[in-house]
Amino acid sequence: MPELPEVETIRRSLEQNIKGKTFMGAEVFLEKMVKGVSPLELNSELKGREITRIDRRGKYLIIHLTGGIAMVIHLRMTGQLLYCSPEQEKVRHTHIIFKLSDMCQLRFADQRQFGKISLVSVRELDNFPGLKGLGVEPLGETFSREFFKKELRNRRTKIKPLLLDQTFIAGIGNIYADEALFRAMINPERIASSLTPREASRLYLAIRTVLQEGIENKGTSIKDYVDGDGNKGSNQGNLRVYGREGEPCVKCGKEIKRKSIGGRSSHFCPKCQKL
DNA sequence: CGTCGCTCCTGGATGC
DNA sequence: TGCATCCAGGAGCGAC
Repeated sequence: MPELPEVETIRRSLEQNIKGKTFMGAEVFLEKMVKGVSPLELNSELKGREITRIDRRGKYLIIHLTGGIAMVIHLRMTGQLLYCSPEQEKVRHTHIIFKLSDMCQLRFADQRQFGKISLVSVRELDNFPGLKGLGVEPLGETFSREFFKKELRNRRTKIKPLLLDQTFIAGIGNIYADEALFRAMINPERIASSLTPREASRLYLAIRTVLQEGIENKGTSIKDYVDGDGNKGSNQGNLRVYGREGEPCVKCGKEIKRKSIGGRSSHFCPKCQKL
């Protein structure tokens, strides 16, 4: 599922492929994938606008267009954005095809249909639901060790659900949350405020490390994830706990456990990550 | 306001 | 072998 490293990898591939090109239109096959505008409006609004910049905020992609509007995209779990030549066969669950000035296409496919695409005026971007209230960028400068420690002190919730809270930190999903907690040797059920300064410090570094490594490895491809060119990432080979239930811990050899915490499956080593 | 549980959806895994 | 059921998961929503 696309989390920060996957969305960043897609952003980079889109920057290579579609930046500077002009939209010629959009063909929508599944209406509910577009939010806020009708398929007809999406088509007419996009037509003739050039792609000037592609940003990422948390797990959102923001494609800036001439004329002060932007296309905001969230891929949720199974969404894909693929840059294709027109003769390339459509993958299953292709819901929108954007036509580009170079005769190529940007295609939006999503098996589970949870993804969303919207058109927003740049003035309204900060008020856009989803973007508004998004927390700090974990790889940005404002996410400091001191900020993280201070925030944890006031939170009575379990650390794992807190890491997934996008209004706290933007971009961490289930895979990187589990990986960061393992690297920091912290049990996912620990109450956030109970973390010692040392533990908070370790977790802070672990978050930045796993996300950074995820980007370097061009994302984690477990099931569906591919970048804008259809290429898989390689970070799945870097995972220590996620999806490794029943396998031996890479540190101590004890069996990796899986448990539902806050409604999300969590993978951890019961010996290295004691409660 | 913080926290929780439910909902959307498909297909792969599991159960009988 | 075939059918039914369960489960995964991000974020928005209503409930408390």
